[in-house]
Amino acid sequence: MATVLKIRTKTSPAAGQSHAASSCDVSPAAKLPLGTILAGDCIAAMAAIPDDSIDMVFADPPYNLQLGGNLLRPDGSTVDAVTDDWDQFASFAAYDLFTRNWLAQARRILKPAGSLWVIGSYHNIFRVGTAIQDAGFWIMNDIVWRKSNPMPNFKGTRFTNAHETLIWAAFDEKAKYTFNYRAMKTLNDELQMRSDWLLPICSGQERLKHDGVKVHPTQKPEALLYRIMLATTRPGDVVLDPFFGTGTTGAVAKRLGREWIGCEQEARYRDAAMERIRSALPLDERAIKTMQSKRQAPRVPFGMLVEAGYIAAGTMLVDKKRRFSAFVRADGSLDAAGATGSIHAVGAQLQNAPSCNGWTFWHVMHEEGLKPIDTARQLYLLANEE
Amino acid sequence: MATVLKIRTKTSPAAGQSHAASSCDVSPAAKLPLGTILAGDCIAAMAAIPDDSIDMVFADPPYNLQLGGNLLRPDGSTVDAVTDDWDQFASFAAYDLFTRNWLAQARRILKPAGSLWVIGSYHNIFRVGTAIQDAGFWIMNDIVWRKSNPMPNFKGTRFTNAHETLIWAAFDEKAKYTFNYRAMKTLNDELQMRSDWLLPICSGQERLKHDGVKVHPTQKPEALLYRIMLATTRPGDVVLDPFFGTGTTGAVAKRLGREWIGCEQEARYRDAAMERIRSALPLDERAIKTMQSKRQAPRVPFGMLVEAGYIAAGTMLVDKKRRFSAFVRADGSLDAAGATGSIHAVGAQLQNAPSCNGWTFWHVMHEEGLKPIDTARQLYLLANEE
DNA sequence: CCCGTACGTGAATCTCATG
DNA sequence: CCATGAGATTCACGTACGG
Repeated sequence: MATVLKIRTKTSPAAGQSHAASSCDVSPAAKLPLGTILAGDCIAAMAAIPDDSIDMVFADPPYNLQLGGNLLRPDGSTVDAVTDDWDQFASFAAYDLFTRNWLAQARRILKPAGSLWVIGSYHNIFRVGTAIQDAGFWIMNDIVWRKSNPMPNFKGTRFTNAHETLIWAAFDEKAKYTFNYRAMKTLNDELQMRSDWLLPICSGQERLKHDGVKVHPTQKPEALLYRIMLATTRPGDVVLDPFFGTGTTGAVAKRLGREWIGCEQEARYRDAAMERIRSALPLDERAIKTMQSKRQAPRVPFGMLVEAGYIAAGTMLVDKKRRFSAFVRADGSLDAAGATGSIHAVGAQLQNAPSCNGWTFWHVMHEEGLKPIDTARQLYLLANEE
Repeated sequence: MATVLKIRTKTSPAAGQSHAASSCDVSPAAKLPLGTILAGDCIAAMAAIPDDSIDMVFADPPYNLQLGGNLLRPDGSTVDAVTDDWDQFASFAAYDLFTRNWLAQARRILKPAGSLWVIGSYHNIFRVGTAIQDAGFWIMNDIVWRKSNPMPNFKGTRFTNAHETLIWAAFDEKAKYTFNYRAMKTLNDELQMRSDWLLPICSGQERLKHDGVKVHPTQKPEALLYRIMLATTRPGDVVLDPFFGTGTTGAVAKRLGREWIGCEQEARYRDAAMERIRSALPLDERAIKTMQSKRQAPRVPFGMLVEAGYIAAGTMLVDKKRRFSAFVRADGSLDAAGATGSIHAVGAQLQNAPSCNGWTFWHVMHEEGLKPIDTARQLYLLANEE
């Protein structure tokens, strides 16, 4: 199936070389529609781009969300869902065909040393990843964008969907791709940049609005594109985005001295993007700050200590004066005479107090005497520093 | 391709019901090889398990089939290592076939309300995820296991690969799966559990060693299985692991009062696993209890509280801001200016809201202030526990 | 001008038993 | 199959407004 859609094999570097050689005195870059947004379907638009001419393709394709009816928040308000036509596909097969088609074009126009980046969620990323591998790309990393402020799961039916996944792939297994290792290490306080990135979603001033309404439902944060381009392109490189939307890729490319090309079907997105890129100012300080990984102290829930065996389920906890006792359950809740709940809630309830710091209130019995459960938390933090 | 491997459709609950009905006086669980490790190929081993009999399948499938030098065919025979494009595609196809075969068995033995969990890395997880969707499972979440102590990338050629990905899937879109929302929220200090989990890799005392050498190359931490089982199974549920290895799944299942079945080809892993599970200590019944959601609590109609005198007919109820008031009638309905009906319906109508939880909206006036009528329900439940 | 509170909102596959 | 009604359910920010 994959081979049908694979436009060319291009396994040997020689093929790319000969093509470059054939382009006479005009450099391939001169023919590229740099700094423009191509209208229409991205597959057709990419067909106008020469082979082996793009240094990076960044793609944020439709996720094929398949949402049901309206979703209400606990306060009764309605969630503004992504129900746009461009996200609707008849079947997985239709989505796969669409994916393989645009990937085939992306592969054709990408230089042998170029990088492919795609972002998605669990709805589509597995299909996209499979197609990337089948097309012959070589996956370098999957990157997890951990959202610091995701939308909660309002109905309590699943885990909060708090991340999206990016795939970074080189042209093939042998490709000489660009990876600015030092830049990434510097950005991360002299520690190797990990595959999980903590970044806020796009909101506030950065979010494009028209009459107070967001222009695009899924605008990506500039900090995300900033890190991607800094990691895998060089100044002057050409970045193409087949799903340009409101032009985050273009704005960041301009900021970082990279060239850009976009493809976008919807005129109102194209207009907003051109306007935005024209007036692009240096990344505001907030955006840059969020990219430098804060050495934030990880929060350690009591349940994690139970899970990790620092305090076993079944342990009996007591307060300092041994007036109260409580039993630790598997989920980190406490079971005391007449009260169950968190270490804080049970402590408060037993004392008939409005609140209670369970970490210092509850103790574990040792031979040497009582130890507050907070010491277990300290031990955990020591052992699991990132 | 997917349909070929789909053993049965099992879309209608009726199919599962009729099967259960046909099992005469012997319960399906009685026929299961609980607490044992089935030797040999997992696909053949699972064939001996009855339909619709397993509550959770946890799978940690191999993902180095095309990387470890020798390429394995789905039947276990080896293919000469190859590097050109066609054979790379062939290796993906072989891996996909293997994946779809064991998934088909997993789907067959899973109860309609059961859960599937699979863990993998970027080498294989996209192919596995696609196969999961094609088999008809419904993905609930993808979970990122963030490793607090990952192996660094020594050559500085990529981002540190600091996570693995898990997929949690229900049988199909309509399935009534188990999710212990409250237990997860409690485990995470009263915040919704997110899709990114920070856990250390398996090391230290937990890591099984023989003569100082690790027994299994990819032993998973018990904390990971602990969270998975606490989230999506109940005590007494049957968990099957087709790639049992050294038995982390079995050890945690025993600890949490779940039943387990393993499949493992290698005798030395089976031996290590049995020894390990033998010495694992089960938690007592009280410790494996977790926080329950209100949905699982027995329903108490408001009228019953009126009947029992917890809230007298004739009482005046008000909302928190005292903007609305309503009069309690003998049958538990409310009578407010311009609206009569249930506590929920009247609350919604007065606020002009789509819905309203009357239990938390309406309050009774006490000397100390307002108290939500939900506290009366809690008292009633406490007094009438069985 | 500062601080506290209230309100709005983000790629979301978001209830369930009963008739 | 669908309609109905009870009733369960949210986290992190940015912005606006009032004192």
